Amino acid sequence: MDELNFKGKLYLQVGDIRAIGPGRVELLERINSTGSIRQAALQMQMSYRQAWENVDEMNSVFAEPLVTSVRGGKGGGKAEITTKGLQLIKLFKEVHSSFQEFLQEQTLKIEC
Amino acid sequence: MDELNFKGKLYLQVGDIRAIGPGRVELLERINSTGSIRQAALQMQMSYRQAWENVDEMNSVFAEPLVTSVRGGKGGGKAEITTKGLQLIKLFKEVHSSFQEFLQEQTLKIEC
DNA sequence: GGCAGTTATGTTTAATGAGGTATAACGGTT
DNA sequence: AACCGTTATACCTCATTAAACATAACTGCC
Repeated sequence: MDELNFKGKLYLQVGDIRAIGPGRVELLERINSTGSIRQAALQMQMSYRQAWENVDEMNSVFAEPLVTSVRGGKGGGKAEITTKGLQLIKLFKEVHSSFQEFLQEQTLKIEC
Repeated sequence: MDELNFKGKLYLQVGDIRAIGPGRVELLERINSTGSIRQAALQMQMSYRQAWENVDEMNSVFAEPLVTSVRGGKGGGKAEITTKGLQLIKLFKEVHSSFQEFLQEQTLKIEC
């Protein structure tokens, strides 16, 4: 057969706003490991601006910020993921994982 | 709490091409009930061209067409969904339905 | 105080895509 | 043969989005 498969996208929304998706989770994780929005952006070959805008929207849409940042100082500045941010990363990744399983199941059902 | 919810999108792909999503299913259903691409497009306040392009891509990406059409003749022309098309509509709607359930479950889990 | 490296933001330019318009092709109906 | 409503397709314009460029603000360190 030709490769018929179910695929999809998952978002964690706050109201109607797509607050978190796979890309933003990756961004958050890279910020977490590098301590820098700029370095995270570079790793994902994304412009700093785009990365910052993503962070800004995430911070503004939740009650607590997911990323805290300071400018100036040692290294020029830094960014850090809050515990709330870490929680949301974990939550999203778990659900995303079982979402992928779901898609896989449904795809396998086709060729029965 | 604020309204934190999981949302997502589902696609039935052929290879890497998104062949069918919710919008196209609705389009196919309206073509089926009206017998006309134009009328279906009007109902969805979509341009005829956009509707036709959707149909064209679906037809070309599957081995068999999902929509057959004739031009001229009584009424100026007509369009019809093939049995293959009907099968795919059914398949997608079933999976989409359980996908929505999945999202609902995951959303409920948040507020535990 | 100047430097370094980053956060934060404004402005401008390029690219992508959506949408409108136009028109041909078609065949039953009159 | 002219008409009608639809399928089918080309083309051009405009708006929205994405990318690029530029610059300010900040603070530990030398």
